Amino acid sequence: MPNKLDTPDSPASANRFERRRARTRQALIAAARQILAETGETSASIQEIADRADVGFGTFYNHFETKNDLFDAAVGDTLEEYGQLLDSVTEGIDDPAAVFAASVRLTLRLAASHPEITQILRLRGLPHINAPTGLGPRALRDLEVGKASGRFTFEDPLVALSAVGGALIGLLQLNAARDLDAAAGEQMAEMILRMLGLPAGEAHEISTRPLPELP
Amino acid sequence: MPNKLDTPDSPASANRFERRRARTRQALIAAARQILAETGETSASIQEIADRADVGFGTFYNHFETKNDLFDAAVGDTLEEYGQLLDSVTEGIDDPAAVFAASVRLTLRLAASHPEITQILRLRGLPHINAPTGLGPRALRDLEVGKASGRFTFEDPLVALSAVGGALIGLLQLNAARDLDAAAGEQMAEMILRMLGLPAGEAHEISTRPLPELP
DNA sequence: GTCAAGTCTGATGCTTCTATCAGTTCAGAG
DNA sequence: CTCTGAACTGATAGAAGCATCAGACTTGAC
Repeated sequence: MPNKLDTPDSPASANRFERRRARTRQALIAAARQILAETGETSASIQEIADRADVGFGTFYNHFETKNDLFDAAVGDTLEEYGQLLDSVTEGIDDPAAVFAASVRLTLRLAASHPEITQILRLRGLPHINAPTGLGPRALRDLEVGKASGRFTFEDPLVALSAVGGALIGLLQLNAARDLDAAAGEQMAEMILRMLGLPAGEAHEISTRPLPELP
Repeated sequence: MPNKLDTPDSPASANRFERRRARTRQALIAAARQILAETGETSASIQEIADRADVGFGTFYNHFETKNDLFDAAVGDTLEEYGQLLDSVTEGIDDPAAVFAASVRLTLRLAASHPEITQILRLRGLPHINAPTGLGPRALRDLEVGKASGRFTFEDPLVALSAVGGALIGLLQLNAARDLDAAAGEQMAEMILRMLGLPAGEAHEISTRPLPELP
């Protein structure tokens, strides 16, 4: 067991060894993200992945045991970045309804500014909504807060989460087929708020508020 | 060009040659459907596909040029069957809102009775919603009818279609993680009707009506 | 400067998949 | 019955990908 396959990134590693290792790992993940966003496939050869990462073939095995491990890491990395982008913009918003509306509209914007993220979100995002880590739990909490305060109306929060997440990914799917404008994001936000139980007028107002810029 | 790779199935072929050919083709498609539903992957070897179809290895190439062609045909075949199942139950319903509610609830039922169909719908269905053939256009027409009659409220029917389709697939996704009961189907139907602009009370009533049996 | 530990590298043997093709079987026509 | 064309079959050669490993390189400690 000559290497440390299982060690996660140490963010600010003290020594240069670990930093080099982390850089190499990130190069591999970045290559996998590219391939995933461009082709939607995970069947690229390890040789091609290594080439894209500008790394020797054998190096792959210093970091991942199988190609699936790498692609899993790439998806996780992407969704983590997506979550942090949303968080950075919505953290100041108290009303859960406004958070959902802003998140939906921002995601559509992201499709233009960060196509790689939204491609991967569209292609691989759904299965992660119900995962115990990632964005799902955060959205679930917002749904429960909104339900407790009487703002949202539904029985099972998990079903509501699936509906919201599925609709969002449906929007990205449509956007991939025909480029959508901001109005489509507003419409989707409004529909989602109505779905969660808000009155139509309120749903419309919240969905057309000025939207903060992404960082 | 010794064979007729491009010939679609002739439903009631006059001669036995064509019937045999159609049977073999269906056996290959059925094998691909199995594999797709079981593993979600399209990476099975042609040898394994041929084995499952109980057909010689070389026979594969009499019917498809590439493995992708076969899996495309398998997905198309599955979604066609799904559409016909829904049609057979909802064709007597006039109100588009009731059609959507019934379709959603029936789809969740299908997950128990026809797991293969719903697995493939969950894994590969989304990209087909916006396709020019298949279920999408039918649902789109219902949305436009409902909008014209003032029953539904939204701007762009395509965005509405993406929202409905995405939410439905989100429901299947959740169902794959934890088995859902019929109440979840009712909740999702109700949320979708609210999303389309129906008043909450009406959405609830329509979503809890008795549901016809599947054939 | 030298040494030890860890990382990077690509050539190599091995396995697996693919696509082809010549021969066999099957169905209908004469 | 025989003949013709089409579909079926599986052995085979060629291509491609995978996992390994021994050597080279990098870093930090002494």
